Amino acid sequence: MQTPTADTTAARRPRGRPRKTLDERDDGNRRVELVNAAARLFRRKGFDATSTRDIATAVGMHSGSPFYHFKSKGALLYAVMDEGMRSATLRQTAALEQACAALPDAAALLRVLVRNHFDILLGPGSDFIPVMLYESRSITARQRSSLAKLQSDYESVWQPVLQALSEQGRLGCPVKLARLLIFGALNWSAQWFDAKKGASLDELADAAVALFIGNNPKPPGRRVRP
Amino acid sequence: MQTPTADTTAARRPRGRPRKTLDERDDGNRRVELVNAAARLFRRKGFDATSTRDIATAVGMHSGSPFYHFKSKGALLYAVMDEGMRSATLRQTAALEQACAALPDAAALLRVLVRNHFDILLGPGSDFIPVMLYESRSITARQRSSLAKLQSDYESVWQPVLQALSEQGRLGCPVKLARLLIFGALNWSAQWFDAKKGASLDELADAAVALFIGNNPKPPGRRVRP
DNA sequence: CCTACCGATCGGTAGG
DNA sequence: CCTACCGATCGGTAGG
Repeated sequence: MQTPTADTTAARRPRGRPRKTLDERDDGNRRVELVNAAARLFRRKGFDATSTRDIATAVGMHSGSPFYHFKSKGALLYAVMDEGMRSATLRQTAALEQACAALPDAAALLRVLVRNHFDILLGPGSDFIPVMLYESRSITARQRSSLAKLQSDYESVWQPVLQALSEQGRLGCPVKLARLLIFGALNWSAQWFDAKKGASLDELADAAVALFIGNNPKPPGRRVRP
Repeated sequence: MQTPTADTTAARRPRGRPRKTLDERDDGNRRVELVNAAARLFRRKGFDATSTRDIATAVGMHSGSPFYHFKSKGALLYAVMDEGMRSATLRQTAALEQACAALPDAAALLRVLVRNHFDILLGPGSDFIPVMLYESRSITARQRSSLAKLQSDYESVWQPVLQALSEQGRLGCPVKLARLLIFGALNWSAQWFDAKKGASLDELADAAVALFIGNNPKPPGRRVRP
């Protein structure tokens, strides 16, 4: 767990920049380890309060070694955010495709999106998106606009669902503002949610959806018709 | 604006720890200036990315001088948060007392609370509460629990209003979760709101209230009866 | 509140 | 990926 070599032999690993041969697949794994450790530390302590030495230690490296994989601390932060957004979008797309086939009801689709968002935000291994949400001050303008594209992709899926609810008169305010307020309500949960006590993610999702589209026009119960 | 002495004479200010005499009231003012500058910088760049030198420069002091007024950088951060919460609570109490006399309707009271919260969060000179919300990782556990008391006072005012709405069947979910989700929706606006474009704070408050208690049971229009 | 300063830490690099 | 290291910056202090 401390040293990167798992061999039982006492053989020293070769020094120098490793050649990329087919039987050396450590490289990619170490990079992934660094990103995961960075996500966890950036989330717990914040970007500025986390040193590259902290990250190196967390994966059993020495202080200079992370810079073999990333050219700067900022690049490591961006990698966390970028990977977080790509993973989140993939999961959202999968969840929605599965749901679309079964329930064409807009309220049910909103519930799927909300539930999935809570999972991404609060579920196991959920450090990447909170880091993206709360450390965006520390990336460059160029990086921010690259991320904005990914965020836009993620959010664009919500648009038709909210639009449909609005047209059904089930949304209390304009779609654009509703989206911003709803994301706020969800994203803020990363600040107070405690997995070990209180509501489950399912209960949370139910409560959120009920708060937003309430017991409006369409009466509760019988959301899906067989 | 650069030097603390406004005299036209070239007289040097006396060195050494100043005695507290009645004709020296600079002391308190400089402290306030430091807190204001700290709030602005902590908000824009974050606590860790702001140096005490930045703050000193912002008020025309030299690098060591802030420590004459505050024993540490952390004490300066806590002063920002503490003052922000006390000010916010005072303003909320004033707004609510005024509203209670006029409109006893729970929905109208919620709208007053929401509008006031947006003002505290997004109005002119509104750096203190965002700093409190987004830099709480940087204070000690002891400070955090002191602040929690103030936050609890601030939030307690919302409880009876939400409770009344819940009993009227106008709240889609349990009161406790509603409070957390609503504060999330509001607090997140500090991340995206741009005073120079888009909705006004009044429009924002209308939209938020409409989203939360929607066009539920009681029909819209005629909220107050003359 | 300024001057002069210190110890610690940090991001990053050369060279292997 | 390690070793050894550097320049810069930072929070904080003594002494007046």
